[in-house]
Amino acid sequence: MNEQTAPGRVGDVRRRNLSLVLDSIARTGEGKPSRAQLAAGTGLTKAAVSSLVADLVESGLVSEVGLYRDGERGRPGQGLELSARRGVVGMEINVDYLAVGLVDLGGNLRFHSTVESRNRGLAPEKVMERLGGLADEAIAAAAAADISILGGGLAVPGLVDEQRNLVLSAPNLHWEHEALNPQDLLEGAPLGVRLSNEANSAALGELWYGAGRPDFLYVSGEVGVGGGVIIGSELYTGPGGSAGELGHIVVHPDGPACSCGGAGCLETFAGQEAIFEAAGIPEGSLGGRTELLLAALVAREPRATRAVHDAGRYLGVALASSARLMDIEAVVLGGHFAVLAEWLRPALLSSLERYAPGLLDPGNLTVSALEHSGTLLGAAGQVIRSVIESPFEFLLASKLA
Amino acid sequence: MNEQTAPGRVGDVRRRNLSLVLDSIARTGEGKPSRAQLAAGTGLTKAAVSSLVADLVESGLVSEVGLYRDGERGRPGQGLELSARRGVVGMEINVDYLAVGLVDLGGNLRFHSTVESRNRGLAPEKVMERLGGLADEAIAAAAAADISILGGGLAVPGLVDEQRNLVLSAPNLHWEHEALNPQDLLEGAPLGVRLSNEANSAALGELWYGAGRPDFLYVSGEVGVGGGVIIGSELYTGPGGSAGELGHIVVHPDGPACSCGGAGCLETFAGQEAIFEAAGIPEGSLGGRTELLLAALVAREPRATRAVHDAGRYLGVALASSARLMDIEAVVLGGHFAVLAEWLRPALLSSLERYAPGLLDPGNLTVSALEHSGTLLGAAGQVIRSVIESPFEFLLASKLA
DNA sequence: CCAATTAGTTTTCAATCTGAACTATATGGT
DNA sequence: ACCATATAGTTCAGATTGAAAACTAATTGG
Repeated sequence: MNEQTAPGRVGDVRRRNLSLVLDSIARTGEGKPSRAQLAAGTGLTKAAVSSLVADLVESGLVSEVGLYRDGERGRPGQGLELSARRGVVGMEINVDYLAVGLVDLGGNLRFHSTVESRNRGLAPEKVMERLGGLADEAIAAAAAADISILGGGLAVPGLVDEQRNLVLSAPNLHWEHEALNPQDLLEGAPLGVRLSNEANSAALGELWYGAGRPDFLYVSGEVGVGGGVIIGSELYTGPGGSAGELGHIVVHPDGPACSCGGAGCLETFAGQEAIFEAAGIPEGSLGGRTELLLAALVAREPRATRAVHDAGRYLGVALASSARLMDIEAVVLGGHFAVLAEWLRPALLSSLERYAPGLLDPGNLTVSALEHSGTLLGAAGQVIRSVIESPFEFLLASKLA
Repeated sequence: MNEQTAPGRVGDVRRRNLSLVLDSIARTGEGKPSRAQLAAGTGLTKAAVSSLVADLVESGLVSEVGLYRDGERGRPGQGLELSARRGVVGMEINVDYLAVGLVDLGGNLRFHSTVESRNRGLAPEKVMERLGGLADEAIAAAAAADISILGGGLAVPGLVDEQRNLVLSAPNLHWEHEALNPQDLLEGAPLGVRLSNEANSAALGELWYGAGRPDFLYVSGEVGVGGGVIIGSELYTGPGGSAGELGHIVVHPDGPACSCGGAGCLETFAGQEAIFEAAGIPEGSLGGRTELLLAALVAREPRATRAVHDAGRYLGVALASSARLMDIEAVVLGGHFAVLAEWLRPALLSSLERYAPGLLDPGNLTVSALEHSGTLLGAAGQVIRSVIESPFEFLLASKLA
């Protein structure tokens, strides 16, 4: 059963209220709320908010940004915002590229760099070395902008063990049980570097900085078909950490064998490789094949059109089943599916209408708002959220230093 | 986003610790822990536990049950348990029967009564009238055993709006948007009567009183194929409240049309009606048809065997997809599937092995431990859990009275 | 019958919120 | 220019509550 063994202590109240206030400041976005507005918004008294904000400002998480005036009478308030001078580095290893970004506490992408890199089959050490070079760019950018780096997030296309910094399995990189040392990428960052799954991070990126809803399914069409399940504004990873494997939902019981050992999986119909093959696109680089496919679609070539149509149809089957099982009411398409959305969407919608009529409003089937930076924002965002959710621990650490 | 707007007040600490202590007493089951053991188990001090227990005993939720001795030296402790003199009435409306049960706070079924009743198509008022008669039996049983009734839970086979006491849709009863007045069944019960879905209640029953695990999928094979999703020891109902609709997962994209408007749904292969029809069992009462089917299976009649085999196969497809999407690692079969488990299981397991090899340990595919009382225990349990989770509100109410 | 041991209570203290009174700083009308 | 009004933010007393430690209570074994 539920192990909620932690007893409530008097000090927990402050832990919670620090988080509540910080979270309110984060949510207000461009609003830059005053202490009085926070008191009204949270239900705390002005006295309590003042005391809490004092701690947050002292720690450097929150800054006062001049006076706030409303044209009304009365003393103007001090605007408050998450400090733009604290940042987190988001990093991504994918099959064909590496990327880093610098995200400040307010969620603004202050620096961004991507390089092509054929990482499939490369040794993790080699990849980490290349990534280290990129990370150094982000560190330099932070120094130039006077941003102090609190930590980092590293997203990889595979199943990870976050606690032990292990990539348990990343089939598209040909990695299996590899130990990474992401901490080395950002030496001295007080919060370290957090490893995460790429599709999950992209889903979290959408939640916090993109098409965020409390409940949705993010579908990532990279080399594999992945997914991220957001329930109640939180990522659901399941007891074993591998929830959201949309690519291996069975969409046809008599379908072909899949690399996962199963059969009839969505990935065998809607994975990048499957689409390229069905469309008759010859082998080559990912970018090249994508361009060929798009050109074929624009030219309305029947084979390409049919390939994407089929992918959309089976994606519809998988989404219909998902919506039934999890009562999913919104879907965000990312990666390859975002690129192909224009051609994919009609088949997908008619498939949804056939298999789960009326269940999913077409208006709730959207395309990622963040494009390529979603994964970076999500990877960094996890560290930012961890501070917002438990600022007390951060305050303690910064008091000791 | 997440509306956690409630500020932490000093008094919240006590709210939480009251629940923590009460929950510890509930979990220990037959253990009847002493205050000292609770202090050790919760991490609270003995002083705090004493004070908390005093409130709980005063309210009548907890009783002291004589001295507890260990054969060791030292002063013996006072054993504590959830009061056996407070109870909740669990009630169930299903297609072919009505049932009530009296459950004490410790989760013991103290009284139980079921009557056959062809409720399909009957007016809700009529059904509620019949159920009222049964409820009166439970009330009388409670009076005889000196149990005071705190509230009740009513489970129905359909989608409900718990807040407004509405059955939004119960296709197998032919009910659509019916207003029920479950409160009338137990007049004067301080916590009222809570409406819930039958499959969800059965899942909760398994969680609290049966094959409980923090994460599992309960599959209910009643007239329809339903399900209950338990995540982190809590029922997941989704944003619209209809999660767990396993019966309408698409298991074959070219399958027959389903009553839900979709096609290829699991229910068209594994619903009671579908199995009876495929097995060639003539129309008749549910009990009669079930007996005929079982007899045919025992006699190894090919048509019946094949029907159940197919149901198992497609149930395997649905579970494989569910396990992929939600990382489900345990499944509990209930209702019809529990009855047929012996014949269903082999096909189900081989199907799982084909579509999601290695994902679900066969040992984690179990049959309901509670049989017919699972739904009643779950329906009543929801009220009991609500008290365990927020005893403070209950204390307040009982102080006023 | 007393030492040892364990259960439970009482007392003192610190943390932290609320509420009310207070100070600070602005606007607008006269 | 000045004051009434309004809003922001701070200070301080009061209440709630758990931690820590000292204390009382009840039991066993020698």
